[in-house]
Amino acid sequence: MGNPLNLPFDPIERAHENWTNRWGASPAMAAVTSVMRAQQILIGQLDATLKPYELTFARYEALVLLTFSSTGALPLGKIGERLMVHPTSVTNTIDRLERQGFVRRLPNPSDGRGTLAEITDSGREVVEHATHDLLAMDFGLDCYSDDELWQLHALFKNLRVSFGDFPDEDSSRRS
Amino acid sequence: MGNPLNLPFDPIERAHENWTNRWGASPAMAAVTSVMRAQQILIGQLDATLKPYELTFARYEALVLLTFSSTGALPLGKIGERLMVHPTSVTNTIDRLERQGFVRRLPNPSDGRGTLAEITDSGREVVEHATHDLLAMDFGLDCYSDDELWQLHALFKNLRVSFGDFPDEDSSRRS
DNA sequence: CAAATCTCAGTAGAACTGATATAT
DNA sequence: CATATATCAGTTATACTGAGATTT
Repeated sequence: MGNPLNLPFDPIERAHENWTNRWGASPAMAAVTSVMRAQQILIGQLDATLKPYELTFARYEALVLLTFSSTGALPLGKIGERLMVHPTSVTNTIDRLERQGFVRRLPNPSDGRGTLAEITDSGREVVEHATHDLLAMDFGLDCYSDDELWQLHALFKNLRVSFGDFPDEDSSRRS
Repeated sequence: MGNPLNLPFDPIERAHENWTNRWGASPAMAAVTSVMRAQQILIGQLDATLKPYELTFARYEALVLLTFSSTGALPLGKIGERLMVHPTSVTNTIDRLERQGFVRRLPNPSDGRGTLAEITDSGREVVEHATHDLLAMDFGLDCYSDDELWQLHALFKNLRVSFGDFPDEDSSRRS
């Protein structure tokens, strides 16, 4: 549902009232439902913005990651790790980008098992345009102050650490 | 990727550093990526908890909504509205629940075009068990204080209002 | 040989488009 | 007739499992 619901009331608030009557108040239930809807809204906005370039946010992120690399190329495994997606999904994403001419596959010179995805000139070009458009719509988050954005970031960092994505003592200095 | 990444660093922090070097700081970019990962973690935890009952979180929400109705039955359209999902997805969800014996379809007595989904005894039973388990794992949000959960809720309410889900002056008193 | 890297085939759930039957 | 409700067929993007080929 990429469109506003346009309801006369807040469906999540309503659900939470009913919930409270039946099982007692659960702020976690209200919060988790909010996260789900927020993600749905945001991915809809992002994908709509990227549609003219025939990119999804997932494919856009892969291209951006490649532009961050000094050689413009990375092993598929490393891409999956950084983008937090399953190995078979990386294969799929790179397949699609390759068909679109935004990346090409190369054998990994330093590991015979591996494959590199290398961004093409056309890929670099589309990233610049897409990034411009995403910045212009503030990634769908233009209703927030910078302070609120950092609150969100900090709150979810807590979740990601607790889940085990990375250690607490933030070590942002290693490869 | 339903599993912890277990990386030595925070991939989102890393991406944000690279991003800042190239296009300037964008708290929105960092925040949106955090939301995506958080949703991914949470839906993975919720679905894993519900797996023994052969439910997904989406199907669980539909069942819960039906238990909130006084008659245990609602038109499919209303279900979609409350759960914020597309009409064809409701058809699909109810198909699945019907095959599982958790709901049955009835013609809507007050509208010949419509169909009601009615929860069965077996559906009510599975909701109680599933709810117990979800409460026990705190909907995947056990790393938060109640205060933080309300912060999350409030922050995303802002997004949902801005997007146009419902009006600002919260009117939680109408049908 | 065990482990790592990537691919392939197949499955699943969810979101969507566009068309249709039916009733209001 | 235009609108609303639900369904159906088909497409897409994503995530996953399990199996393999290849190389370390």
